[in-house]
Amino acid sequence: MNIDEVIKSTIPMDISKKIILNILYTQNVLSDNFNELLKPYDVSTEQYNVLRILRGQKGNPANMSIIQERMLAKTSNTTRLVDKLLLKKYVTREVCPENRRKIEVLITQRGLDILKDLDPKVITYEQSFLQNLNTNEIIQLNQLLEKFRNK
Amino acid sequence: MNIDEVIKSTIPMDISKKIILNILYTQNVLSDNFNELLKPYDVSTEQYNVLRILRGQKGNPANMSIIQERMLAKTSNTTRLVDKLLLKKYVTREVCPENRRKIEVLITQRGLDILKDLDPKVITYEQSFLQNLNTNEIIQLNQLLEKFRNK
DNA sequence: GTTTTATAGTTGTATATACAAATGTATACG
DNA sequence: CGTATACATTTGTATATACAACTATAAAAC
Repeated sequence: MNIDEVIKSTIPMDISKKIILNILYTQNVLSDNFNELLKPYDVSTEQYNVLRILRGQKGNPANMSIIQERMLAKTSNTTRLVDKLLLKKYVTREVCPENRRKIEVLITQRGLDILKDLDPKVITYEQSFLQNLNTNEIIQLNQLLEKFRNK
Repeated sequence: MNIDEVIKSTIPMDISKKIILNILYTQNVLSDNFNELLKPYDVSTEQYNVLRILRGQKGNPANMSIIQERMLAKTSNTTRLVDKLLLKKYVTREVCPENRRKIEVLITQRGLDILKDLDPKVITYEQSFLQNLNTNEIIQLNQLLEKFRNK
């Protein structure tokens, strides 16, 4: 579906408007697909991202600011995301003894297990979108997006 | 900023992961910029979209399903968006006399005024992203995104 | 004409986003 | 040492997203 069909537009659209809608809509499609994948596991996309960041710490605890700065949506509320993960026992959370302002968040074995379970499905998801693009086109798409952002 | 810098990634990333993060992040940048633009007007992005759809009706009322199907995020809750616009007197809302299941939503003059005020700013916003892209690149980016989605 | 089914919209609950204000702790300054 | 400032996180409030259950009305089936 092209973007005119998506929003049932009949009048011709300015190219700058079109490209923006195309990016927004493509993100929507990505998110919908990913949510579908996560649904059986009862974690949200953002919760999943936090778990992945924590796994990337390789045993070292992460505090709230570290998690925050590695997330895409910089204004997400890390406290509440970690709260939810704590309830599901996917992470632990303790006050840092050296600096009691900081919080040490660690992924649990249970958290690692669900990530491991998800890994192959996530890879399949990611690669499914590349089917119609050759290597050149992939590189180009990445470059164009970076150029676009860099207004 | 490229995507590795954004999420402070040190290890090399798979190209399929990279392209997805690039799209998600580009959408974030777009939304942040647009929210900034709308902030002085006290309407959210989704409320703005509803207003634009209503203006596009050129005087004809739109019911909830029409609004819904023209929005990008198909699962947005139109009822509540219209509620908010009603409070601000940007729209009116009446039961359709021919079919009492339907609701007729119309944009008010006040709504049209704020859109008119926003129009030039929105155009500036849209075009600001095209600065570094030539016509060919814009066409290509649109094509690549559609190809990408079409998994 | 009453029951069934489909359509249009609303409401409820949980999660996430956005942003500002508040809390608690550490560090710096006089 | 005590106060001011900076840092790390939490809490509050409003909006939006996601999805399911519910209500009301219209049309179809019998």
